Amino acid sequence: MGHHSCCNQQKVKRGLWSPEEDEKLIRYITTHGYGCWSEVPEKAGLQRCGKSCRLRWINYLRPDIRRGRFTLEEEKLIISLHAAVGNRWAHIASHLPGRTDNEIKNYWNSWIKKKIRKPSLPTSTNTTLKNDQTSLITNYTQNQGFLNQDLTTKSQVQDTLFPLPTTSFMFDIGSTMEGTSANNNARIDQIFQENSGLVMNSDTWQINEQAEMVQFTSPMNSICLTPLIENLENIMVPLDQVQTCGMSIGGGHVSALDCLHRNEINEWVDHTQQFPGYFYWEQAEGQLVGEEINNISTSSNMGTLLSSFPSSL
DNA sequence: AATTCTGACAACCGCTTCAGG
DNA sequence: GCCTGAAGCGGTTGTCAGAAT
Repeated sequence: MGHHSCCNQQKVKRGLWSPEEDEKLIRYITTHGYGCWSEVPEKAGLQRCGKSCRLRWINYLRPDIRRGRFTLEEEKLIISLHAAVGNRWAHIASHLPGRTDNEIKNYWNSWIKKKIRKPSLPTSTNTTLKNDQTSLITNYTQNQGFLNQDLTTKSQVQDTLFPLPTTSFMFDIGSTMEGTSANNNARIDQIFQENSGLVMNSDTWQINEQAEMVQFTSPMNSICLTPLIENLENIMVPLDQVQTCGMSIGGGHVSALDCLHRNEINEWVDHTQQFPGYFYWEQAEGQLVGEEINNISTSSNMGTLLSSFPSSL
């Protein structure tokens, strides 16, 4: 075996594809299909390995590919999905018709670079951090279209950030949970009951699956909640009315609170912009992560949250 | 005008997963 | 259940055009 384990052919061309090569591959695939990629190069008259042909077809040549810049909706969906499932590019791509995992991965990496490139906070004094804290909130509210509001007190911040009189719950069953939907639901029931004291079953909750997210509609005058970013206003709730703000099972999510707990203030900026008002405690490997998070969440009110910032930083 | 830098995206590499025998 | 080759996947590198210096 030579240098390239995937390729048995001796003369294998590498690098960018020429228009002639593209044409050969298109002509072959459109007339014969692609039953076995390792046979494609020889039959199509290409000096490439099958793997390269497959990649070229899937990421560039197939007819249903969608090209050009991502739309705002696509960007929001990518950010939202990435927060939910992490670097599972193929999974994310499955939610964006015509987009490839490679394309989304490239987009994400350059997006991240831009974020990192933004002036970051030095590890410095409390004074600096408090000032930055104000700017974080300002950034966040600007993102939410609350421009030009004077947010000088905690109650003003609270009223602005959480204006809707709803009680909400959100569960992200994530993809780390194995098994059937019924198993997942049972596990959620169990965790929820253990930690909230409330019984949740199919008699009292309506469960609607949406992608991998699960919406729960409470029987008691509440909720409408989806993690999709275009519906963010739906998850802005008055925290003192919230029994449980949200829960992520199996990890993968990073919330404002989570980052706060980890003293990752830069992350906090990013994720707060993505999921404003979306606070939760996290269940990873069946264990609550941090009493601090749990306490903030269960006693949840904005005052507790805000007053906890300096000590957490 | 020449060069360096940067961002976008195309392609590769190695590992994992899947499916058929 | 094991083996093997193909396909899938995600991290990483390469390429190149346009911007910046």
